[in-house]
Amino acid sequence: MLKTIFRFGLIIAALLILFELSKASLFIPELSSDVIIALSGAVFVGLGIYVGLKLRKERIVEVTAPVAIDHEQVKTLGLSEREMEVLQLIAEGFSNKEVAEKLFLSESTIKTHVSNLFVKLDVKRRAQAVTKAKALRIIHA
Amino acid sequence: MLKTIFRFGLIIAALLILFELSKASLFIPELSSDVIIALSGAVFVGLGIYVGLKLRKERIVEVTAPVAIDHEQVKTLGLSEREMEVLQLIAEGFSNKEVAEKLFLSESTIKTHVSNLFVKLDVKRRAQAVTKAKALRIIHA
DNA sequence: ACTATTTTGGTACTAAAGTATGAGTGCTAA
DNA sequence: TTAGCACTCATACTTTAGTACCAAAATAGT
Repeated sequence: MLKTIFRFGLIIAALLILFELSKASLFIPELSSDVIIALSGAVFVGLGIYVGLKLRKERIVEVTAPVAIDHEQVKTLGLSEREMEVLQLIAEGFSNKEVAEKLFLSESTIKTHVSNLFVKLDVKRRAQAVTKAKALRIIHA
Repeated sequence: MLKTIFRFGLIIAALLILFELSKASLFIPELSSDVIIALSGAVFVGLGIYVGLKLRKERIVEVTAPVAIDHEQVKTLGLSEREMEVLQLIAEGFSNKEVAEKLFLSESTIKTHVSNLFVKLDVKRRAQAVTKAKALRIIHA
């Protein structure tokens, strides 16, 4: 979020600078208004393309190989055994209720585990947790 | 491809029109040069962002394609282009709302796509869809 | 030009998922 | 023995997800 604010701040700053430059240019008699508008238009388009491409970057995904589980990573994140079990089942697409049944626990307990997992993995949703867990190689592909 | 050419044609046409409009505006005394430049700048930035986002689609394939997507599988399942886009974003852990924002669509539309995806993939939940889609190699790991 | 499909969007629900908070149990290391 | 941690479960919400049904556009293909 801060990053986004920073970027937009930069963009606004750039806009202001260009704006001032354009104004100044208007008083240089050698340049016709045509040229000025064309130039500023080109610059603004470039700026827009830059912004558009920046927006793209957030979509790039890490690709992971189907390899062994990184137990170091698990330790570092402080994931408990139960949490790992729950995470694995969630990654297989089971609902909280189904996970609860498989592990002979109440749905409440699963929700607690899942919430704790989200904090430790720094995610907001289970699908995100699954993707991150696979990227970190803490569950089977 | 024709679509792309057509769109870029439109963009160029729009640029020319705006260009002419901007020139004409210079001779309307009510509008200060400040306003004109600001407006045209904003419009050009918008155009640039549009172009940038269009470029994005082609690029992301290059960046995230180390694991080949099984296009045969995609055809067999009858998944449309839009559905694939939505599926990919869901696999990255985004909520329906977030996907809607990224694709400039309403959440309703995303829900429709997601529901259709579930039928085609024969799953009940998004996490399950993600796991199955990865297993079938129809999205990037 | 005319279909078939895709894409988009809406309303109205129901069902899951997720958050916040509290609390009891049991195990273990200081 | 007690402080800390893992595990369990509950209540009470709020928020997303998902289903069902419908319908208007935009596109693609013939």
